[in-house]
Amino acid sequence: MVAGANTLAARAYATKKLFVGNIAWGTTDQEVTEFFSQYGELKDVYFPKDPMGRTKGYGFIELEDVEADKAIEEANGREFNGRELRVDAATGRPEGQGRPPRGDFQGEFRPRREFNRDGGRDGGRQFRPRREFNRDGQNGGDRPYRPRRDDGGDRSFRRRDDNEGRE
DNA sequence: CGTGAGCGG
Repeated sequence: MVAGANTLAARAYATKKLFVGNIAWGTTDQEVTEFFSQYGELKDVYFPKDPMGRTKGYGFIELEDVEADKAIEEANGREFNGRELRVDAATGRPEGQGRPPRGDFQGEFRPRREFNRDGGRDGGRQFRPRREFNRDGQNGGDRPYRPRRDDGGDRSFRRRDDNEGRE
């Protein structure tokens, strides 16, 4: 198992796809890859990520069927980073065992980018520069800063002079 | 997501 003998010929072997679940949140795909690398060379490794960057808690690996079977028997139910791993044969996509990696959808069209119909393109939160924060009274556009000309200084003038309705 | 059932690109 020295590198060089089977570099790109790994696809020629029969592989089995595994579903790895119940992964701890702090676990990265790197750690899971290193963990399953002890069973054999991982032909395919993929772990979805959350918006935070953490793994979703499950992932997919692919290695040779004998190694995959050994990995299932040994790694399934084993504690990994404080969490019990769940290793099982992947069931979800019919691509199953011994399939070439990504880049081939076999007729299934898939949009390259998901635009969320809520905001537009920035992750669900649209940037809206509404003008409502003119704290200094400068013309922000919403209020043109109207100075009260009949309340400020003029009121004290009219007040001491004559005000019949006052008190 | 101070979170935790599940099966992706």
